[in-house]
Amino acid sequence: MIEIRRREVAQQFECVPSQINYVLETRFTPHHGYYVESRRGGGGYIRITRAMVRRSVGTFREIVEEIGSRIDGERAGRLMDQLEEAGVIGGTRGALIRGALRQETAGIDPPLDEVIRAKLLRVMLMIALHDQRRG
Amino acid sequence: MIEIRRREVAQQFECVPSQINYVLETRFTPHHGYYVESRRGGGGYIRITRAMVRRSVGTFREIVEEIGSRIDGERAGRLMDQLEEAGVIGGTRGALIRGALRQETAGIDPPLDEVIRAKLLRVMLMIALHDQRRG
DNA sequence: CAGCAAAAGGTCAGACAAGGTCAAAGTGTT
DNA sequence: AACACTTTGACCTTGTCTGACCTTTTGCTG
Repeated sequence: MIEIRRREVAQQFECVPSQINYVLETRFTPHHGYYVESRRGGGGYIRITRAMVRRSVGTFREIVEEIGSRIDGERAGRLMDQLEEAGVIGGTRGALIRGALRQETAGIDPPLDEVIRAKLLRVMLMIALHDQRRG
Repeated sequence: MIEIRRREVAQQFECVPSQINYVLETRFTPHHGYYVESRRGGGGYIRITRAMVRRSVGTFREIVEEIGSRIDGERAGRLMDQLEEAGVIGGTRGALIRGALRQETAGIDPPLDEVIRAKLLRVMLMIALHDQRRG
């Protein structure tokens, strides 16, 4: 996790500050395994957090792509099957995730349920796969 | 509970006294769990009292209750502040969760955004706290 | 006691200091 | 030419800092 000053970085790369936003938007997305926060005003900053240790970035990225912007319960279940079989996710956590997906999307009408399911699955896997020991 | 002298603190931070008011107004509000009194005149002071006993780590159940069925970005941020301060969640994970909350709720109109934010926060904390317990 | 001076802290508008947005222009590829 | 990607700059929003001016409290002095 690092914090940068947009202005400073822009100076280092000899580009305009908004260029930094472009790079962040295209190269440091959740899709790529990064999350970005920022604050304006004096003393502002941009904080970039890598969701995955380098080795699992590829895995996470593939998972995110597989999930997409929406996912139905059946596909989510199969994805979890695969992850558990591959040993990426343990059985206990797998059960937690499945349970949470079911509970949190219960009673939500299509097509919204699939969008929310995708979000939930994505963030849960991100936290689960994030290796805390290096944080 | 502490008492400060506005002038002195301003000198320590090498800023103008009114700056102290700004910080108190933005960071030590009842919302943040603080209560501020002051007295003018000779021998005046500013007394800052932590109104809420720092939530003692809080079980997951209490956290879930705190979140409720919907939560706005500000309250979510303060809850994360508390969890980080209490050492329940580390800085990197905290940043990840904050980033994920922001990204995944971006562009979702009220009042749905708050409902989704609650779901996301709930499941991420669930995974994070569960993971932590196992060391 | 009345009155004034000094010693706090309070307010608020405006300057300043970040970062954000977006459309247009530039560049490279098919 | 058409398309995708990158770069730029004008303009916007948010958060912080400052200083002039105000109010309250205490102390001193006649």
